[in-house]
Amino acid sequence: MARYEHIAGELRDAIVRGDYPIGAQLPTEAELASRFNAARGTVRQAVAVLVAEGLVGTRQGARRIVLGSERSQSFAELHSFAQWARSVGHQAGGLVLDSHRRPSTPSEAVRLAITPGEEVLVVVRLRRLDGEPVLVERTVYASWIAPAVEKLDPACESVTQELYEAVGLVFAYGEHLIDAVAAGAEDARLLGVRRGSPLLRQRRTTTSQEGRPVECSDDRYRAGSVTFSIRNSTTANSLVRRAGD
Amino acid sequence: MARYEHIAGELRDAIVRGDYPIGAQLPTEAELASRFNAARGTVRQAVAVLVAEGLVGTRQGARRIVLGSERSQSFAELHSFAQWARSVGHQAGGLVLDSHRRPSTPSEAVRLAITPGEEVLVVVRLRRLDGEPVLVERTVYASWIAPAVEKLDPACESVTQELYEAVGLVFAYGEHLIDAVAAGAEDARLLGVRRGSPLLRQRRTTTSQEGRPVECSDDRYRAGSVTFSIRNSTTANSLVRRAGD
DNA sequence: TAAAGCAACTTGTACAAACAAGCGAGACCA
DNA sequence: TGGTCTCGCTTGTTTGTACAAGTTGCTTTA
Repeated sequence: MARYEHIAGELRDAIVRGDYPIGAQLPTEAELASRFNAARGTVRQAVAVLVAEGLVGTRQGARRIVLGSERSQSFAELHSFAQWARSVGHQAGGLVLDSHRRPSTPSEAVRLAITPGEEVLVVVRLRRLDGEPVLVERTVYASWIAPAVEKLDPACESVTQELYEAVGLVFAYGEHLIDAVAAGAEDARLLGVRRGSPLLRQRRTTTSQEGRPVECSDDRYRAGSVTFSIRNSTTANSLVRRAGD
Repeated sequence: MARYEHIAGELRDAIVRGDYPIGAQLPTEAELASRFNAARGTVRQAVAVLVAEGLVGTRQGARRIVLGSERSQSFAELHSFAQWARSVGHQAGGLVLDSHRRPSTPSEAVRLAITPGEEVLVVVRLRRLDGEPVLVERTVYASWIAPAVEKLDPACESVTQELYEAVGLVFAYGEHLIDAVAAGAEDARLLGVRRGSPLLRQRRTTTSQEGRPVECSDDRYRAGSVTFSIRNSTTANSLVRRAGD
């Protein structure tokens, strides 16, 4: 592990432990540098991690302050439903309901950076959390990854992990659009809710390490089952609000 | 403007302009350093900005690649409904429907870091976008800022901006919980939708520059009116998925 | 008494240098 | 032909230094 990551970890632990309660000031860079016997630049890099996590606020001239004390998840947990579930102490399940190939629509072609009409693989999965159905996933895979996806166990828990182990594919980058929609007939039946009841929708496009789009998906969470959490500040943020659709 | 900000801007423009299309490689750090006549560290800082914005992907050993070409909004737009609306070419409106003081509930006291039972100011606002009602805001303000809030024009467009001009308050940090809920009777009436129809809910707590909680709010968007957009990667992210409530 | 200004402190920016670590392509070998 | 290895390239980490810029509290001044 890098030196700055170690220092960031120590500081994070101290914050989570309550050594630096919310609202308190963090030691100065000079203080931390001497305490960890590191250069100031290294300490700055460590603190930058906590700032990015939203645990610490910083502004020029003033001591840094603690904004939060909850450890946030890493992206791996975010992206892999199963791994996220495990990390927060829940049991994830999955089941493929449908899987077939068809030509891509124009909008899918754009999102997956393929030629319109090129064949894609469509997979519908129902995901459970502690046995309860909470999520309907409708995923469109680019054809170059389709064979590997079709070989997966229909009840496979973590698609992300299986694909990594099978072909070394890493889901590295994601773009997400989040809004609310009414449950359609199929959504309602699968999730055990009434038609028209509220669902949290997450449309995402996932890209490999090399920048190649892998999949785009329409995920619908039953209301009350899952909440997205975000921390941000006037500087540095990745959340955007958009009008309409 | 800082040197690295200038370089970041140039690169961002080049990407938006299409000089480096999605999937293309960015020049190496050495190349950029000589082109901008800057030290490598400065170039790294510039590129880090684009990486944080999700426009560029990076991994050790390989050239950086372009992931997206849309300019994302700054946090000011995120947080101030009116300013965000203006920046995307829409007209925002607001109207205070109710405003009264009452003792804080225990959970509000925790979120605002005040003593339970201490008086707070509750304001209900209906927000419009191009004349259409799209958002019901139920905001709880800590008592120390309440007088300034009560002095605001009920039809005030941007609360954030007015408070900044009036008392120099800056909304610097925010924590957000996003999920979907069914419209209650009041929500439905105000937004002109049916009871039980889906709403996108954003619960947020806002903190001043100094780390002092200012307000917490329950904002409900009419389905289809607004979408949240997020970019992230395996490294560095601020989005967390949570189970239940 | 209140405003203005100064001084110490703290974080931000920029440069330079050296080494570590991962990637990719071509060379090499079985 | 197919796998392995090596080497050059590129990004990541760390240290050190110097100065810029914002904050805060104290002092001075009107």
